[in-house]
Amino acid sequence: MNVVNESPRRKELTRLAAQLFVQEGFDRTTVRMLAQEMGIKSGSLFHHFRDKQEILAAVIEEGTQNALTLARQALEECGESASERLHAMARAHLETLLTDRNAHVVALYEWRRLDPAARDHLSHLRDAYEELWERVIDEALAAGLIHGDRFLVSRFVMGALNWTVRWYDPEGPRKPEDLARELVAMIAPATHPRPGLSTKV
Amino acid sequence: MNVVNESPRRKELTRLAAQLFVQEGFDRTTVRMLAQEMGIKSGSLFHHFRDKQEILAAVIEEGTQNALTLARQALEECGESASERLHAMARAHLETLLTDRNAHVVALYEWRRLDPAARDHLSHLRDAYEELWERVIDEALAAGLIHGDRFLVSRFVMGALNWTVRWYDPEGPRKPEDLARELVAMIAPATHPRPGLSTKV
DNA sequence: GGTTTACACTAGCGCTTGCTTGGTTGATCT
DNA sequence: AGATCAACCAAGCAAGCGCTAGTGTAAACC
Repeated sequence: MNVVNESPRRKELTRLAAQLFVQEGFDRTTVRMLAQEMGIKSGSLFHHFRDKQEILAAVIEEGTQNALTLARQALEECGESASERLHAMARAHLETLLTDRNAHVVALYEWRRLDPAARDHLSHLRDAYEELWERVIDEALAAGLIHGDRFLVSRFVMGALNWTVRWYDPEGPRKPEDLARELVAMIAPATHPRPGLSTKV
Repeated sequence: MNVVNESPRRKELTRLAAQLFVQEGFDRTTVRMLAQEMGIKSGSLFHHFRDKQEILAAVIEEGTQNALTLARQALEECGESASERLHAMARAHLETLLTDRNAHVVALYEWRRLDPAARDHLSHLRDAYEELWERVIDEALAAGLIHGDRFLVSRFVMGALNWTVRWYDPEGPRKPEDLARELVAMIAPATHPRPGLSTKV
C-alpha cells in the first residue's frame, strides 16, 4: 500500500504540501487541508505517505537536496578567487530561496517538528551544505578578504542570508545577484585584494 | 471575570508561557500544558487571559517592550560616535536575546500566529524598535563607517543578529559583548574612521 | 482472462483540542 | 458580620484531529 518511492505523483504532492506548510505552518495544516489542495480525499493521502510526518520530511529533503546541488554547481562554474567563490555561494543560496522558496522556508522554520529519526537522516544533508559554506569562508579568511572568527563570521553570514526569506520580495527591483553583491561588499569592502596581503585584526 | 490588567500574577504566568511556547511552539502548546506548568487547572487559565491568543500577545508584548527600553537606554549611555552607537545597539540586542530569550524567540518565530488585531497593535512596538536600528545604520553610513544600500545593510545586520538565537549558547565562552564587537568589526573594519572621510562605494 | 498494481473512495474510530459553565475558597475591606 | 473579589476547580461540550479499514475501479502485466 504505502509507498516510500519517488514517484512523480508524490513529488507533485510534496510541492503542494510545501506551499500549505508555508502558508499555515506545519501544525495548523491538517491532512484534510492537504488532501483538498491535492484534489483528493484525506484517506487517499496515506497511500502516498506513511503519515503526516513523512510529508514534512519529504518537503525538507527535496529543498535541501536542491540547494546542495545548486551550490556545488555554482562553485564549479565560478572563478577561483575567494571573492568570486564567496559571491557565487551567496548568489546560489539566494537564488534557491527565490526559485524554491516554499521548501526552504519549511526547512528553516519547521525543522523542530521532525521526529528524531527524520531529523537524523536530514541533518547529514544539511551538514554537507553548511560545510560548503565554511570552506568558502575559510578561503576568504585565508585570502585576507574578510577577517575575524571563523565560527562567528560564517554564522553571521548565514543569518543575514537566511533572514532574507522574511523580507525579500521576488517581484521587487532587487535580484538575488544584487543582494549577493551587496552582502559581499558589506563584509569584504576590497573585492579584489592583493593575494597574501595581511591586515591587522 | 476575565481581566486584561497587568497583575503580577499575570506577568509570572506570561513568563512561564513564553518558556513553553519556545520549547514546543505555540500550536503544540495546549492550554492544559500551560495550566500544568503554572500549577493550576486548565479552566482557571481563562480567568487571567481571554483566550490562548491573548497569552501569545502578552508574551510578545512583554519581550518587545523590554527590548525597546533596553535599546533606548543603551543609546543614551553610550558615546556619540557612529561606531560606538552601532556597537551599543548590537550589544543591547544580543543581551536582550540572552536575558529575555524566551519572549524574543516567540516574538520572532510565532508572530504569524497572532490574530490581525493583536498583530496590528504590536507592530507599532516593533516598528519603533526597528526605527532605532535604521537611525543608527544611517548614522554609520553618513560617517563613512559602513557602505552600501541603507535598506539592505540594515536587514542583513538584523538577520545576522536575530539568527543568533538558533546557535548562541549562553553557557559558552562567548559573551554578547564579544559577538557585538565581532559583528561591528566584520562590517566596519575601521572602527575609528576620521569624521567626514568619504570612501568610494 | 485472470491477477496484480496504483490510486482513489466512504465511513468512522478514538482521542485531543480550546473553551464554557457553575460553583467553591480564602483573604480583604467596611 | 456581611459583602466583595480574585483565584481556583471539576466536569464536560462541540468540534476537529490523525489515521485506519474495507471497498471500487481502471490500467498493466502474465
